[in-house]
Amino acid sequence: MAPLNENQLEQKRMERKAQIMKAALKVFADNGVKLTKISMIAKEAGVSHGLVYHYFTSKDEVLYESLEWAMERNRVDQVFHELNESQLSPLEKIKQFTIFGFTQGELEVSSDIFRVVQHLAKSNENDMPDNIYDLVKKSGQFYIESLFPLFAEGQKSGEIIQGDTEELLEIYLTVISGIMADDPTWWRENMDQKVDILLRMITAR
Amino acid sequence: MAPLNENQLEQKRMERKAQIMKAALKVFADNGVKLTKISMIAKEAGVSHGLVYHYFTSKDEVLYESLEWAMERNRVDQVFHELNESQLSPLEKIKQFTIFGFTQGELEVSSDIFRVVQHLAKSNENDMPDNIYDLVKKSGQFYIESLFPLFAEGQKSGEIIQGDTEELLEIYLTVISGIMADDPTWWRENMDQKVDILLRMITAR
Amino acid sequence: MAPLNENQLEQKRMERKAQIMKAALKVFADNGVKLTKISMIAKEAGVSHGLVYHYFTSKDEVLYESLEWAMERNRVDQVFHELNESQLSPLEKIKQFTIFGFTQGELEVSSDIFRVVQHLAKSNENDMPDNIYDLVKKSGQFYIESLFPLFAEGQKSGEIIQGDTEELLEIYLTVISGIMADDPTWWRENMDQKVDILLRMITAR
Amino acid sequence: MAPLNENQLEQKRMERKAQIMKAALKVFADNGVKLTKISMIAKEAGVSHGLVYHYFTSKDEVLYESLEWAMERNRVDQVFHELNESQLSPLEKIKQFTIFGFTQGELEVSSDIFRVVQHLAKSNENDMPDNIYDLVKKSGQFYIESLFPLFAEGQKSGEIIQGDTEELLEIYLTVISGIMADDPTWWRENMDQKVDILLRMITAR
DNA sequence: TATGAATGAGAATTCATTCAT
DNA sequence: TATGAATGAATTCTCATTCAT
Repeated sequence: MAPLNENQLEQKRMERKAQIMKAALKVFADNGVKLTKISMIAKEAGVSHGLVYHYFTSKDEVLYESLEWAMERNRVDQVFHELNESQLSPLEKIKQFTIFGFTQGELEVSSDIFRVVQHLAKSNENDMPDNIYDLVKKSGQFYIESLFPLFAEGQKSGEIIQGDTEELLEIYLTVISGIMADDPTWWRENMDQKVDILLRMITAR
Repeated sequence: MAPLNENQLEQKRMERKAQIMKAALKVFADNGVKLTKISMIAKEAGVSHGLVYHYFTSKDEVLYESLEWAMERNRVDQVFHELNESQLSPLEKIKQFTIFGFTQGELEVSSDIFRVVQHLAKSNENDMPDNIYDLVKKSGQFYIESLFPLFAEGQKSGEIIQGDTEELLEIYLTVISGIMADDPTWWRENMDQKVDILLRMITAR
Repeated sequence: MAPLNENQLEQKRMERKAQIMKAALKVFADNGVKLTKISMIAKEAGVSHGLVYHYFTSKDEVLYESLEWAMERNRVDQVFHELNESQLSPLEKIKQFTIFGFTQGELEVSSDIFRVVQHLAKSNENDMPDNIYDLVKKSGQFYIESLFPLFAEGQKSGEIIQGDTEELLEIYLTVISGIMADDPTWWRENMDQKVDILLRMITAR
Repeated sequence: MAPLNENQLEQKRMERKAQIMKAALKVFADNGVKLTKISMIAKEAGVSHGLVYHYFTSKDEVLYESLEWAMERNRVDQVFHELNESQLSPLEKIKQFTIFGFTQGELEVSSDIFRVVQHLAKSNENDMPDNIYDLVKKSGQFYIESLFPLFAEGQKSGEIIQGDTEELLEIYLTVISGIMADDPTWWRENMDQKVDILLRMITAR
């Protein structure tokens, strides 16, 4: 066989990396960062642990690159953008966003990201490299900044209960985060009804 | 000098053990069981790691004894009993129970128990000694059995929304658990209002 | 470079394992099981202690596998078989067997096995995993069952002194075992004469 | 009660020490020096481990003092002296001495000494304090010097087989030592017959 | 004198990381 | 690129020794 050309090689390389990153995200999400061993990632990806170090220089880098890569593909920002363009009410937008969070997207990493970030947010920031800490912080920031206007608008329109908007948002995010840390599989059954119940917390009657 | 007499010795011994168990519960609650190192417990308790092994034979036993000890003092069952004796409505009882869960009791271990059990419930049961697994299971069972009648009654009286009682309870417990896994300190500020918001999930309007 | 193929790899792996097992046997034989530290085995084998755990899951397994492996190669049973086929007198057979026990075979583990088993036989069986206990028991059984007929036959032919055969065998084995526990190097000089002296114990005159 | 006077105090002190030393010897003999834990000695003596350190400054000192103390009381030298005074034949003297070695004397430490010395002789001399090493060496020397004349005399009288006297003695002592390392209880049953069998090794026919 | 609490050095084992093939 | 061998730092647990009472 003729050797692959540069492009083909690069593409093959990226596929391999993606394969590992996807596996890493799942294992990180399921077990938490600290309890995830390189061997677990390698096994999930179906490669040797040595290969992981061929593509990444350390466990921290696996984590960082995997998160960054997944966030790029995940395009929560795009989802937000589309939701905002739509004619839905604020509360309905929040619901759609929540459902999106639980859903496994086409690349099946959507909720994994959220869960990994959750694990990280709960752990001691001193145990974390700066770049990862930044990613986590930025991610949290992003959700707050994106959701805050929806909450505010909903309160204005009377759809959402009154009170300190920031605190309300914080409660809502804590609840969602806590649930995510759990096994999200269960939440995917009858997701619509379950999310409706969650939203009752903030829905004005 | 003559050694202390039996009683003095036994009392001192129990105080030391309690000191370690209290520290252990806090560290287990904050970090999860697997990530808690004996050195962390020793440091929190202000003793050497060797002393921990003077009072307990293994990390697992520290965990088991600490949980058992805390559960005994905690007397959730008693709280439930008193609540049930009271004239409060089912929903109000659930609220009081929830508040109790977040509260640090006089011995300051109340919510730690809940959190440790949460960590354990999320981890693989195969990594757990039988006696600890039993404790966790019994604890979960207890909450379900105690709360189920309140939910059912509340639905009957129209105070709580209709629907599959078991599923409703499950959602409620998952949410509470998820929150607990988080830093519960935050929840203690304005706890009453926050719990009110949580309860809106199940409150009929 | 491409990784080694299956066969090459497997062979290298087995060589390494053998290297460690041989070292382990020697150190176990010299120091007894409990007093043997993994670091001593690693040092004797010229590898890091980590590598020992790459090939074996625990110290107990090093012991078990090493013994099993050595017993397989040692083929005492085969020696017995050949001796029995021969035209030698019972006493002569016992002598040859005794010499074989002291001898370092081609793989140089023969007497180490005996010595390790001796150490184990003397230690508390409760401190021993079942599979190791079985190995030790089976080994002891084997010697008794193989030698008993020779002793009986020798007594019948008048070559061996009269008396309780079982007790005689027990004395003989205790003596041999006790010697083995000692440094067997010394016994290898003038072995023939020394064994002759030992055999005088049971030789009829 | 009136306080004890100096002498009584000193006597009580010595009794306590003796109690511990006797226990120590037994445990050292049964388990070997390295595997004997202070707690085992304390338990055997029925005192707390702290008390052991009240009378001795270290484990090594317990060993050294216990051996020295036992050797003094044991008076093997006296036994030898008495045997030599007697009219017995050399071989018979060797037999009596051997029996004495197996026997538990009135203070029940006789064979324990021998066994502890055996354990020590087998272990690495670098792990041993000088004074203990000297004790062991002196002890070995003593047996050799005391028995050599008996062997030589026996060979001269034709009672003992010919050959290098030193080597013969060495074989004999190795065998006895090896047996001692084992459980000597078994040897005490029918001791006379068993020792007769042992002696056949060196008996001329 | 006597007890047991307390400490810390050392040993088994795990796992991130590097290296030879 | 790919594998798994090899290393050593970190963690649990044991035990000699010291100390307070």
